Amino acid sequence: MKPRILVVDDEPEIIELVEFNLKQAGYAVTTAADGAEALKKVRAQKPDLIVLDVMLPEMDGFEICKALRLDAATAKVPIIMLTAKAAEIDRVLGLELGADDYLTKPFSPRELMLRVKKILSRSQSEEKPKEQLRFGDLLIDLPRHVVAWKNKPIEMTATEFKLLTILAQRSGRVQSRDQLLRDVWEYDSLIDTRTVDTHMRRLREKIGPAAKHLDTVRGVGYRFVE
Amino acid sequence: MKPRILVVDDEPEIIELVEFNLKQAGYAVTTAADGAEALKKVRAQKPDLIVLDVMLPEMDGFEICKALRLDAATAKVPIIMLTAKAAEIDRVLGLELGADDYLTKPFSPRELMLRVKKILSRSQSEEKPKEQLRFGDLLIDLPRHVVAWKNKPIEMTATEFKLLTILAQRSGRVQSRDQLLRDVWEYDSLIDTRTVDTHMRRLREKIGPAAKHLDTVRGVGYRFVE
DNA sequence: CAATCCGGTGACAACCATGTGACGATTGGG
DNA sequence: CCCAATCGTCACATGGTTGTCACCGGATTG
Repeated sequence: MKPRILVVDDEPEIIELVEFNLKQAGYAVTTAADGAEALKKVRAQKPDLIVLDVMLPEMDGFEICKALRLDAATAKVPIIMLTAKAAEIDRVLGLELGADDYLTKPFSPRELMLRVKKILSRSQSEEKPKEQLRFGDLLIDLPRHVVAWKNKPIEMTATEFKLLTILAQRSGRVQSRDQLLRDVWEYDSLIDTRTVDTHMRRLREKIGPAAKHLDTVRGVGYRFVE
Repeated sequence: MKPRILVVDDEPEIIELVEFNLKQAGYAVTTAADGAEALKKVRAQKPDLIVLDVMLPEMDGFEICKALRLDAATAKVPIIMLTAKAAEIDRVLGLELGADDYLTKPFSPRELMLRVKKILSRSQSEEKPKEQLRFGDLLIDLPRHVVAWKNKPIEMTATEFKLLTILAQRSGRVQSRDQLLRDVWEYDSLIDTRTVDTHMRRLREKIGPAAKHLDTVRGVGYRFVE
């Protein structure tokens, strides 16, 4: 199930930018232009995360934040604040408001996506993902950032490691090049999909015999087979 | 049985927010507004954890902490300190006071909840963190704040010591620069991540041959290897 | 069977991450 | 009040990493 994200801002351009990027990344996005609408939608849709601009007409971000925190049904929803002034940071993160993170405008979509991902993974990780993946003689150790074949470590770059990990975690399921671009490269969709091929090649080269786990599904994408 | 938590602060808003969040999380919460009241309630209710503001009228947090530690009946209750100044941290965590953790204001409720959870799980499972770490000829003594190579002490600054300690305690696991910033520099995310590199360099210089334990994982972070 | 599509491959230039030395700013002690 | 220590930042060098492209052979399609 896609995580739901509510974006609250009164500037259409910002809404558009943020919404576009979030949807690209596979989130379900709804938007609100003012405080009243925001509160209503929060209660109706129970989003997993709220991106909240501080500067809003009538009820500002601070008030919305406070209101959300005081209602048991919404008190725990993580909030990322958008603020124009660095000076407001203390207030934002402070006890008074209790936002979970913040961004000062102007911000890059890249930064926002990183925070979103961080916050969501934090709150959703009730069940934590496996730390080690083992497929026969192939071992992938995530926290140690090590891949080994028959107990012999295989050197690889950060990108290759990530690519292999993503595929292995979804073992059996075919991943399209676009999917892989989104998950490994995180949103820089400016990148050519053929780049994935090149990385697959380099990955196969490095892991040698373990390359048998990496399947090409012609016309669709790649797949990790056990 | 719900864990009992005593919150000591003189600011009603802070009390309100902290109490609200803790109750949300399923703890039994009582509050106190000054030192005398706090001491009385500690003895009466034997809480499992105390959240204690440093800034209080009359008897401040430091004194309360000291008083609690001097009474055998209350000496072992874990304490989380709330402090406005980062400069007070050393005193708070030091032998003089022996708080179990601290937060600098402003902080997010989420942050507080994480610490509370951590402390409680630690004290309930009786599991103490190691006081000494040994890796071959390298010795790290936490309470004495000493690092030695082949029994010869190595001088280093507080930051370097903390950096080394954090890495060594998570030996094998790669720590990203951001992770290290959070854990070594504590929520001062204003700091450039490249600063970590500089400290790693100085640390490597000082520990000389032991630097072989410090791995760079390109594109990811640093790692301590045994 | 020919035209087309698709993925593998090698080369390469741009980029990026890291190590390193230096420089102010700050702090705490003498 | 000054000095030394420590810290965060910066600029620079360098070598690894990355994205792209052109080309090729095999698969697919009609």
